[in-house]
Amino acid sequence: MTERWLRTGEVAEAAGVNAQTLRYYHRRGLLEEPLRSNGGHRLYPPETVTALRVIKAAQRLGFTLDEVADLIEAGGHRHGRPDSGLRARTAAKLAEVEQKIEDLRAIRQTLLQAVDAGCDDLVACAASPCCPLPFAELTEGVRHAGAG
Amino acid sequence: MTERWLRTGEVAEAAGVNAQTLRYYHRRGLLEEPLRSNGGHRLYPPETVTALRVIKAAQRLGFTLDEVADLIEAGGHRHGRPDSGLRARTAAKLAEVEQKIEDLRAIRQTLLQAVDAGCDDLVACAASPCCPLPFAELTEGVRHAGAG
DNA sequence: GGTAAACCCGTACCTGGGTACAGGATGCAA
DNA sequence: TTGCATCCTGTACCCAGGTACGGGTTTACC
Repeated sequence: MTERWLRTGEVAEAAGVNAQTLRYYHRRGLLEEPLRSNGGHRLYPPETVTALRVIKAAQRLGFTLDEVADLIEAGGHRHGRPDSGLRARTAAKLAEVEQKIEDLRAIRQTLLQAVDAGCDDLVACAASPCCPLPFAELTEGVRHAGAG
Repeated sequence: MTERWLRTGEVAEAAGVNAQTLRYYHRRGLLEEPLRSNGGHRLYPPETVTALRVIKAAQRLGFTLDEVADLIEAGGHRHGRPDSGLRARTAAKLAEVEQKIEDLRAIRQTLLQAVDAGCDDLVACAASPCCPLPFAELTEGVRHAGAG
């Protein structure tokens, strides 16, 4: 297998990311530092493109970069152990996503009610007991949601 | 009506926000600068607490602070016009929230499939054509979603 | 060997929504 | 009048996930 080394710009292009992002991922521990040319330029094996696609796929599924680093780390040195922990982490993320969906559905309901009620003045709404908008403190509940 | 002026700390406490947040909202144009004492301390009318609750309620519904400033602005000087634009903005936000829910549901589906398929190794998955994880570039579509 | 593109590094900046800190002035009660 | 809580200002920092800039090499091709 002839290995055709790729330069930073080629890897970035092939994976659809900014070249600076590669450096950033090295700093974050998501990608190993590759070989260097005599002049100090990075030379990547083609697998790096796959690695970047894996990172991006995980990110699209809602994993933070720290979590992605963790997934990679766990997958990396499992030395024949049958369970990398990926299944458990995926299940946990699934629960997280479902919670977020629930939070957004509650928000959706409230917005729908506001539209139905024809709310047209926040100050008046805040003073009116029949306005559906939740002006009171929510000490519990939908806290970390935020749709924007 | 005797007006009982409130100090920064009292307003913050009553509205459940940090005192620094008040200054931040002044800077962002969400709250008018209030009167000052001779010594320069801010003196708020009690309505400010309501204003803060309105801001927080809008934020919980997914409006950004810029959007909240806009809503307030629009509501403020409508000079008898029948439509403040609040209804339209609420409907727009509703559509945005619904889109986010859809994006998260797609993510949820993918995570479910990954759990069902028993994916346990990202590198192997990326190489396997039968893995449900979307490693390919998504040039269109779920772009601004991200569940984390 | 010349030249332009690509690369190197360190560092600063961006968004969004705040929070913290330092050093000095005020407010209020005893 | 003393003492302490609270307030003032400007500025820096936090999170995540990058992106941009500037000045200086290196590579690649003619």
